[in-house]
Amino acid sequence: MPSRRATSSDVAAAAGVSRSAVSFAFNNPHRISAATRERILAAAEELGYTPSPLGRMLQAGTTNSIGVLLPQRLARILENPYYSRFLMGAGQVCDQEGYTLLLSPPLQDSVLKAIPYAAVDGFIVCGLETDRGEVAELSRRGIPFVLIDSDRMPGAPSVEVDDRGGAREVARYLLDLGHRRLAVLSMDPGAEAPVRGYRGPLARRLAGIADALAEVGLSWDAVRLAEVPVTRTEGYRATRELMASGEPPTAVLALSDILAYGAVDALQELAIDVPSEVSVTGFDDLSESAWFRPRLTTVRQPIVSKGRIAADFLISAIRGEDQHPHQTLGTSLIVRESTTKPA
Amino acid sequence: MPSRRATSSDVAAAAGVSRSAVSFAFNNPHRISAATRERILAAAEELGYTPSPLGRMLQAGTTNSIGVLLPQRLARILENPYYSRFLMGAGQVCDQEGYTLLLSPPLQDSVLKAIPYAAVDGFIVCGLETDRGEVAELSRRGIPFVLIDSDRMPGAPSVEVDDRGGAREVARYLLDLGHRRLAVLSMDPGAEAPVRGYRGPLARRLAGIADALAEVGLSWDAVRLAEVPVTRTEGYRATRELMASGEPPTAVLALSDILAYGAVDALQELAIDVPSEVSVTGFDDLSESAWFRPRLTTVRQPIVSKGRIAADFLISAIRGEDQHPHQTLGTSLIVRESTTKPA
DNA sequence: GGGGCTATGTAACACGTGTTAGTTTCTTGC
DNA sequence: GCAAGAAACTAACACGTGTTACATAGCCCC
Repeated sequence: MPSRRATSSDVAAAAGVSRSAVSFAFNNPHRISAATRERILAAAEELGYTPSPLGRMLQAGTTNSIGVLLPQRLARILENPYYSRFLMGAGQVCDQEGYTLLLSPPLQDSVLKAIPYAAVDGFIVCGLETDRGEVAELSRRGIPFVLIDSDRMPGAPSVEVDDRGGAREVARYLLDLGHRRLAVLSMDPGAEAPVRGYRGPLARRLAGIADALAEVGLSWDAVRLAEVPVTRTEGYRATRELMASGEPPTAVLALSDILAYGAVDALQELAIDVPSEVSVTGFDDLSESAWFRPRLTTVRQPIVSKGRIAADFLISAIRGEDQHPHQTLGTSLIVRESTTKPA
Repeated sequence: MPSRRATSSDVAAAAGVSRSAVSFAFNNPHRISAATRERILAAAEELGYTPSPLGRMLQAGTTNSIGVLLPQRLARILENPYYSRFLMGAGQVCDQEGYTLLLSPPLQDSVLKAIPYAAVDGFIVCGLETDRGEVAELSRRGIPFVLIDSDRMPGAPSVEVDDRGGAREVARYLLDLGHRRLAVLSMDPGAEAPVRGYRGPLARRLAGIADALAEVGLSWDAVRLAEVPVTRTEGYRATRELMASGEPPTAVLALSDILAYGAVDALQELAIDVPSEVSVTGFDDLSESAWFRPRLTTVRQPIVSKGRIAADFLISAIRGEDQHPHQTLGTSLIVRESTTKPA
């Protein structure tokens, strides 16, 4: 094994030709005689030479890979089925177009710092607050990007979901069933929420719930809000606490299916029947939710489509075809078996 | 927005200094006076300059990212919770060491072709048959790599799981319960299996089942084998077929938890009770399996650890610290509620 | 036999960076 | 006042590739 990787100059020297000839042998076979081509390939084989991806990319000006700027560390992202689905959608497009997918977590807790360390043709930016400088940085630098799960922003392509409408619909559904003591299981908004307020999808979903409450003449005082990290265990823990204190809710409205699973776990352990004693709803409609028992009533958002459309937009932007498209995807309430009228 | 991205030469010209000064302003602040540094940074800000990752990587000789060579297209990989878990383990190490993660699917159906298109410091190679040239190509080229879910191979670091022992144990468990009509739900071995035979984990698991059968004096004729793609729906479909034809099995031994879920779905739909009428076992012990109803009896393999150890080995190899370590991880039979004696 | 064309190969440039060796200027100590 | 040294900055190289412009040889046809 050579200590230094072989380069095209080494091959050229070994085959007794110029470096250009080596490049032609690999990329433009007709520009060179068959005999010397054979000789060059033999020398390359001998030396274990393969063109360096970096050199090629630098020269070509394209990396054939798209980056996903993630708001959290990889370990946390990959344990969340929501992101698996989303990446699957983006992956479909990558498969089709021959792109590779770079997962780029924050560097030193900063999404901003991660940007200049990723060799990609463009970014899908997930769950970023649009006023925090990252977006300005990206557009200032002239790199194609698409926003996901952020707030809509002129001048930047984005794919949004009608979170507010979806949340309004499910809240209204529970209220119309007659529920009046609601608990909302919300994903943890992060450390900066107290000073900066809610942002993005979370803000929109909470606003949707407020809409529904207002429509039936109730205020936020009617609901109890628990904010927890998006894991099944945290949903379980929070629900146990909710049921133990004060007057327990008759319905748990979770803003994520994962949290809803945890809520049902807790209720079953407490021997509280779902839905006859307490109703539970989710948000996302992960594929598992249809198999879950009881089958979960939830708000479907087209996660895979979101990933697919985001990647499509990005590739269009990379090719310079289209500029700044926006798309808002609809949601739909999927009523299954985890909800009913209060006792 | 400038048509061409600003380069360090542009900044140098704008600030009236040399290109080296620009580099120092960003990387070695003390090598330059505070005044000119300010001037350079101002010019950079004005022009929207950020150092090109490719240039930096080429010069530094390191990309700070590790590649995962995948055996299937991204869309199929990311719909499989097994890979989510595995990537989570690798992601933990990446988070810790500041690496980024590149998902590299086959290019034109060839894992081999994908290699020279990935700008990474090393590869984790998943589920590759070791005699197919890809491994030779990698070691010939001198790129660090670690094998996962392959056959053990001298001269190449790898992380393996005792698939054979795990499969033997669960098969033996079912046989000892008294089951004699077994159905094995196996993952699809791919188009080349008929000519090349089984490989890697699948081959080892089937061998483990054969071990168990031999121990109690039975042969492969006692089991029915169904090979299906690893999705819940395919597991469901295959089980419906199994139960409809000939004399139905009293136990379904799935080689993947996903397939086991599908099997239970099918049995429940047929109003066949699990486990009193038919027992079902899985393989992997995904986190959902503990929440599944009935709680799934399965073989636990430490998927997350596998990912973590693979990434650790790879990073060691990249740093040149350690060479060719092997690790074989143990499995354990987790007996839950989806199995019992035959009626 | 000479002009025009093709085949073959090479030198030079471009991509964008970090860093080493070297030059100039300014400060310091005696 | 001058040698020695530090500070500030620059020219040149290295990383590894693809490609354009150019040189040389061989061939065909009139």
